[in-house]
Amino acid sequence: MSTVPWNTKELTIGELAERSGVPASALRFYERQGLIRSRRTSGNQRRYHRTTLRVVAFIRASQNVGIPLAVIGEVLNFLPEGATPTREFWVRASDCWREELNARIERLERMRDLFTECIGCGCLSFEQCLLVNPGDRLGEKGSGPHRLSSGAPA
Amino acid sequence: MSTVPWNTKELTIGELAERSGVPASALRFYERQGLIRSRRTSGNQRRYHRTTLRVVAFIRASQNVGIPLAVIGEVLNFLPEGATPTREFWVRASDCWREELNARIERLERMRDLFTECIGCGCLSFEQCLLVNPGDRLGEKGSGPHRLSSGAPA
DNA sequence: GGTTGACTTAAACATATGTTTAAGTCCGAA
DNA sequence: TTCGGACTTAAACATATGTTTAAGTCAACC
Repeated sequence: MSTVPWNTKELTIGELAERSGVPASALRFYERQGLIRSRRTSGNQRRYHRTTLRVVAFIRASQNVGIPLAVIGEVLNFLPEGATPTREFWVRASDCWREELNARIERLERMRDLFTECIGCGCLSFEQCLLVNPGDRLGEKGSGPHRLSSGAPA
Repeated sequence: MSTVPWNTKELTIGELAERSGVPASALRFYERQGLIRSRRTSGNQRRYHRTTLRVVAFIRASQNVGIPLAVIGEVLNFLPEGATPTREFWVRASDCWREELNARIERLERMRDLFTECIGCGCLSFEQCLLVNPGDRLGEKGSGPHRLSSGAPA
């Protein structure tokens, strides 16, 4: 048996890259951006806690639904310093993204209808169209997590 | 009266910028990218046909629904060399975007549901989740206008 | 203890969509 | 004819999201 129990084994960046499917270069980048953390060995190499695997998976899933890293980072920063994310945390983060996605869907629907209307009306005057000069009536994105901040932390 | 009738007057880049609300720098950029055209004076300055105003409006409206310039350019290139866009053209372009928007809306809806499910199921295993490693089942964007190319040009 | 592969950093490069800047030229009006 | 503002170009800068590269260090195995 090794000196370190399997369930507390840390991951090198190569292992984390392999197991998460995310290139090491991207992992370093996430760290620079404050999305993940690592401890350093005496030789200055990164070692990751196993839960980082899940955090990275969350980052990728969030990116895949179109959330920018900066916003993902804001949400992850609700995790206190060294805390392992709880189920409660993931559920609330997921609620955040659901709201965000719903907002985007509605926006796209409005866009689609407006565009069709704009061309379809016959006057072809996009010049006065909301789509051409959106005075932010359409562009409300809400910028950031509201749901997560208005409750007790994990 | 001037030597040039009002309805054939060309626009300088400054005038086009002013009237379209798009900075001259962006107009030059659009031209480099092949989205708009201009003739040059003997002194090498740009002069725009009045219909360019409408083309620019179309570009901005398209951008505002999230279509990348490259795709907008593909659509605009269905306009023959010096041709003024017809109503037919705008209608078909609009159909293009409507399809595109519908596809995106559906994709976002799938994403939203998947994310909720993924977290809600209790196992918290995003590692196996489609969202984390999308094998392009979710990511079908279709890349480019299909509708416009499968009909008679304007 | 030596070799080799994995790790380290900083900085340049990539893409999309432009903006800004520097240095210079043209045009219209007095 | 001259002046100032509008125009020209190329190139650098900006943002987000990384990747690549160069040069060097560490760690693990034989």
